[in-house]
Amino acid sequence: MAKAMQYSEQEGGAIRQRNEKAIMAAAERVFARHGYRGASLQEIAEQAGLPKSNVLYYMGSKRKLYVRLLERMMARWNAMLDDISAEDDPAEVLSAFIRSKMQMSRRHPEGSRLFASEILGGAPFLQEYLRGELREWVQSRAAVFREWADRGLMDPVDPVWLIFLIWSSTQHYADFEAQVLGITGREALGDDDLEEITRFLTRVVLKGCGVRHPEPVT
Amino acid sequence: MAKAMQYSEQEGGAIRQRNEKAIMAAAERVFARHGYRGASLQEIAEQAGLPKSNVLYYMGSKRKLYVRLLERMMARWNAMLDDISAEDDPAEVLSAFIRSKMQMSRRHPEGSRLFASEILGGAPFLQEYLRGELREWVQSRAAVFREWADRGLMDPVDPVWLIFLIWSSTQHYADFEAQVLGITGREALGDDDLEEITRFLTRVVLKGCGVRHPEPVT
DNA sequence: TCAATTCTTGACCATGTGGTCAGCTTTGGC
DNA sequence: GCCAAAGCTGACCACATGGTCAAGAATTGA
Repeated sequence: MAKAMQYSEQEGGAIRQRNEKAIMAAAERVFARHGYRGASLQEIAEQAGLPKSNVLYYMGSKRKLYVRLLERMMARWNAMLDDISAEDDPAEVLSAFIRSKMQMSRRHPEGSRLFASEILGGAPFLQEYLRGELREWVQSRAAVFREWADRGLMDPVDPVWLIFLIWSSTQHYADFEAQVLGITGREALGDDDLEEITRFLTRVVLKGCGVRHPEPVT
Repeated sequence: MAKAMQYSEQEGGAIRQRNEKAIMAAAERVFARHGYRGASLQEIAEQAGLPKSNVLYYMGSKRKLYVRLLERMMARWNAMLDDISAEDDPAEVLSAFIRSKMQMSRRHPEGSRLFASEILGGAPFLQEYLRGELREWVQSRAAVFREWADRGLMDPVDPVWLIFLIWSSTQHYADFEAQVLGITGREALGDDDLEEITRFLTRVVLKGCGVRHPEPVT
């Protein structure tokens, strides 16, 4: 069995692929909206257009489904976190950082909210990731930021707070979308809005940290 | 009955006051952690040290309890949102804004997370507040910011995005506390940490918007 | 064609849910 | 001391939950 289907865990049959995709998409929405406990397999199954038993057939359990969603999101996250070095241009790096984080909120709002919900609940499934991989990533970036500050390329601000500032202000447009829409009176945020916000954030953060930006911005 | 206890809705007896306080505190924690659906009256009752029936005796229903918590949080919020005018000093107003928002994250982390959870879930109970009161508050502030920009007291940045920037970056330290602690390796954020972050945010935001701050900051 | 595998799903189960209620005890003003 | 109001709570209800399972349907490769 394992031999005949040795690649099943990587791609699986066409049917499996299609159904798992539908389940994952539906589950991401429902978990994001109601949290781990508040989400029900019944609702996920309905949104995926399948009977509940079928969801369990593919995913095994609610917990496994949830963990798989988190892992997919962390993989997206990791794909975004490319490496930098002290030789790079601070303005370019920070701009790219803000822009890619903003695109993550744009392209995967449900995933962003799922992540937020997990953290809000005390990160029971992500403790390890936060204290391990992500922490090291932050500290390596922080070291580079400090070197830039030493060279006078930017103000000597605390790099960790700076990273949190960028994360929070970009994540906001996914997590607090309901608030943003309610207050601005919009029905949805368009690409042009996101572009405008990206420029605003880039401008304020770069200027706020004493970095000169690479190209003139409004 | 109504006559004998005419003040009951405002303060109630000593017993009622004590028990309601315990229930509200426990409920705020549980709702914040698990969301509206994910929270259970059983768990709330246990954390309040009362039988479940007693919680329902005081609060009527899960929904009423939740709404009451949200209203309390909105009242705190409103108490913080004092008025400003175009004659005020931009640096002072923005500094105070950041500081008070930060203190809200500090003093009422569970309330902040409850609010975040509600918004994350699409703000089913707060639509009205967002599209009404809060929206007007934002727009009145925005008008003042614009006038400051016209007078050259700050850069002509979009005031609404600026308000969201301040909200998100301060709210972050309540909502994403688990992430902040995991990454920084701390057990908890102390008053000194919060003071440092407040100064960092004030510095970056004021400088980023071209406002001169009222007092020298590290 | 045919058998092995994968897929599908309704019935079912133990447990937990929000909520009701009746009957009890305690409290507080007179 | 009295008694009405307030407080208390275990038993109970209908329903939803995550999960199991067996039996059949569809698909697949040789």
